[in-house]
Amino acid sequence: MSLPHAILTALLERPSSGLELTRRFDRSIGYFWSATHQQIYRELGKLEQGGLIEAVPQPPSRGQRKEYLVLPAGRSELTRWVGQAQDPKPIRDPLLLRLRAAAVVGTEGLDVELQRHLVEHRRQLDEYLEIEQRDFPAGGGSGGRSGGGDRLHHLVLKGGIALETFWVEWLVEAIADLGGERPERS
Amino acid sequence: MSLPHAILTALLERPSSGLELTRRFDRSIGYFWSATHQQIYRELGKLEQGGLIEAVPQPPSRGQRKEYLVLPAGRSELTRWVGQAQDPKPIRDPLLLRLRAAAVVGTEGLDVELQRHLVEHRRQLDEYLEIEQRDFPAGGGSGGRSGGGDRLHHLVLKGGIALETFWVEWLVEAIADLGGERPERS
DNA sequence: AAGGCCATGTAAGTAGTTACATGATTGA
DNA sequence: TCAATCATGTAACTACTTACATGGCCTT
Repeated sequence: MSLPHAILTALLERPSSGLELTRRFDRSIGYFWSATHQQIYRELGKLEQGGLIEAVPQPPSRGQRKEYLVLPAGRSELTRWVGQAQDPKPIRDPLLLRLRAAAVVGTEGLDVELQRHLVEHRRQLDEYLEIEQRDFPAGGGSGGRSGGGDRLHHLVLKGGIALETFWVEWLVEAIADLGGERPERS
Repeated sequence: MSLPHAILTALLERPSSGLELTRRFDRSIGYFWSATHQQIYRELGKLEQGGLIEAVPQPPSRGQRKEYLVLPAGRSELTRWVGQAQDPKPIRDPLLLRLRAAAVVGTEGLDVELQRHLVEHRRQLDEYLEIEQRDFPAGGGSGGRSGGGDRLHHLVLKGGIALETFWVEWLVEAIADLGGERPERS
């Protein structure tokens, strides 16, 4: 049950309408928890019904913009969730699975896929690095200046950077390994 | 649609019954694609109906063991899937999300959670390292001896090791960072 | 008044999770 | 024959995805 809490977080950072939230889920929050507009609208409905958020009073008609803000109940629910015990989710990755399958049925077409993934992960890594340079310039230590919020944001970003770095390095090794295998067969 | 292909891979490695598959999904394959027995039985039914696998002839009654093996159609479907274009899944991690939420509502209870996750990831990392020592002793190069299958298996395992290493390192940094924040508030 | 875009939604389908049900076999 | 365990399944629910529908507003 992460989506409602992702939305609460986003709305606390800034009250928004559904469409604005959707856009913010295409970057920022969405970097580690993606969601489509359908999910978001549905969830906004549930959260409002549950009394965790509230639409700012406006004539609510169909094609009309609706802005939401978080109620105290929503904030305390989010606080509770942050400290709640949750087991780490096991890895669930189709690409690793495909390599395992390739060990049985052969690697045909796989090298192209690895290349594609490598390009994409490099792109994402660059994007993160740019954000880091923009939002957290120089200060490797982030040494105590500016509130804890920034420090946490940087920590999350560094998580993303390290993850993409892992993928890039692993893919480079995998591609080399796969390429080095061909000679056996020719 | 990864589960059917995970099952096909497992069945090609060794024909099995539903329960045996379930056990194998608790380790091995399950390290990067987990599944419960309910999912597995349902999917076995679909795969059989689709003509991708077949139950070895036995009087099929309810509590009776049923062994499956992969048909040619199943093997070629798996081959197709290995080379198929699939975009990398974006990161989707509740823990990173919780840090982001903590930047807004405070870090109460979070340090305990980070410790718990650290313990769990260290345990998983150790498990992987033991498997590596057992199945791929010494030969860092895995230099051409024994088929490509082993090489691919090792590659997948090294992926798991690198991922768990990432988590351990990131969590250590996060815990240190969070700890260093307290003084501001006392 | 027509087309494009902003904004909110509904509907249907797939995948995964949780709880429970049922039959077969074996050993005390 | 009772309990435990092996083995296969059903049912109900939640989360996510894909495709489509509807209304309002602005420009030409």
